[in-house]
Amino acid sequence: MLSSKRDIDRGLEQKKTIIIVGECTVSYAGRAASKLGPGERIVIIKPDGTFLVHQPFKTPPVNYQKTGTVFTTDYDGEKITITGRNKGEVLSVSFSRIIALHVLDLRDRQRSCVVGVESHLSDALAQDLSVIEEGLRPVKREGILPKGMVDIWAEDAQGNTVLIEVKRRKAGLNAVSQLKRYVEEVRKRKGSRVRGILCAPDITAHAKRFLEKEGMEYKKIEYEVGSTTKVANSRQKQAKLEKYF
Amino acid sequence: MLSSKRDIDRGLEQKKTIIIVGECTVSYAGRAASKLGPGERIVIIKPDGTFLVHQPFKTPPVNYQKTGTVFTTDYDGEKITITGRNKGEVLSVSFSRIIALHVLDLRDRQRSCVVGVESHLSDALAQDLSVIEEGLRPVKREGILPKGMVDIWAEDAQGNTVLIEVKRRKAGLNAVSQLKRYVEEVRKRKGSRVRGILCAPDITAHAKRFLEKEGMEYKKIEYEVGSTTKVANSRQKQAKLEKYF
DNA sequence: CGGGCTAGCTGCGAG
DNA sequence: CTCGCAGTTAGCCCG
Repeated sequence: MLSSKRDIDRGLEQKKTIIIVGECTVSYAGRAASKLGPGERIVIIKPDGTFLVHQPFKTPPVNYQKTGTVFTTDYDGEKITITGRNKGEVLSVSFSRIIALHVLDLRDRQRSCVVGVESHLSDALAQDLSVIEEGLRPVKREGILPKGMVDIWAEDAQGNTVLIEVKRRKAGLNAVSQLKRYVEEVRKRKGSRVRGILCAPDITAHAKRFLEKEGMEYKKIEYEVGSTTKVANSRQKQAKLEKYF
Repeated sequence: MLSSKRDIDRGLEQKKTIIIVGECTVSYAGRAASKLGPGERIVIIKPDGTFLVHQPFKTPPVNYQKTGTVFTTDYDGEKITITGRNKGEVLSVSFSRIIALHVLDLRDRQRSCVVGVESHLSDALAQDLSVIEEGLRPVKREGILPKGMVDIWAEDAQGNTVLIEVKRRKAGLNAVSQLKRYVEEVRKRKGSRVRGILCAPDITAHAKRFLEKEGMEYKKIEYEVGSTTKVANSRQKQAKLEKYF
């Protein structure tokens, strides 16, 4: 155990990536507080001060601390305790037995390149608003209001302001509330008629009812991830976008 | 490499916890799609079919798959590729070099016990609504509406319906929109006056303005995590809750 | 910095 | 199953 502690200390000092597998208890106090009794877990400490405790099930770590954590260690003759402190939050892991320990110098300069996120869909739509409605023309992207930011700010053939909220997946009540906030805000500022259009691949029944009751509109937008960008002709029944891969 | 693949296959078959550290590329396709060039990372496969890829920085995994992933492996003479499939989503990790490999049988039956989450705060408030306002009495918890569920449904001294939304941290526009939805819904159903009170330790300026413009109220609720439950006297200027530890 | 928002959000709980 | 929502949400980007 003592040599393990030395290895951990060295790894912390040299900002290495540390992986510890072992039996431990965990305690956390900060925005909330938690206790976890003894069990075998995987602990990861990253050079940037990320602190993760993984149980052998579930996707998220059972406990964690974000980038910037400052570590101290202690050995009482029986247990090695690693304590991480970060902006008033404390996470402590006490190992009674260590199964595996790695102090590594991992090299990784790559950044994940993701496609198919909302901004891409929003970009593709802004590129050709006729998918939503014929005669629609863009005024600005990301109209910033005190009450948030509209995805697309446009104008219809009649000169009405049209605020468009884009969702990449099924829209719920929250999406409608968001759009409603923007529409009401702009209605108050402009005297003219202000329309709100919610674009999403789907919408829940409650959200649809709420939307229509508030005088706003839903436009189904289907899209695919994995092929070239292609905006379907707006005369087609189904608005469809194919996105970059 | 071949023996590593055999170890991995055995671990997958026997539903062990597998930790692989090595140089790899990652590709994902599903709800979105992503590519990650070569670098040294930590991969964790859990017995429940959780699949995690951690770069040596940041809190969340760069790629992941949830519980229930089905794995296949391949070795082309150079690289070991592990592919996880889960509900139409595919995550593939190709190792060109393995730095460390562990196939473990981790025993952990413990569940984290967390205190200080919203439901606790909501419970404590429902216990003594006088913290919010004198004469307030509970009607029901978690009033379920087509447009969501109110945290606390109460009645004030004058017999008005009072809907209370509780937030454990600073409330923003979204919290106000939520409460507004509930209040408008209930106003439509009941003829009587319906009040909305947002309880939170803090509120943003925009949210406060929005809230008051909509005829709703803000009540500052301070609470602590870590001591015994104690509800301060409502005559005190500051409503304060101390929560279980 | 705070404020508002997306996320391959995840996970939970209610209907 | 779907829907709505909390989360120690985290991370991003804008003012």
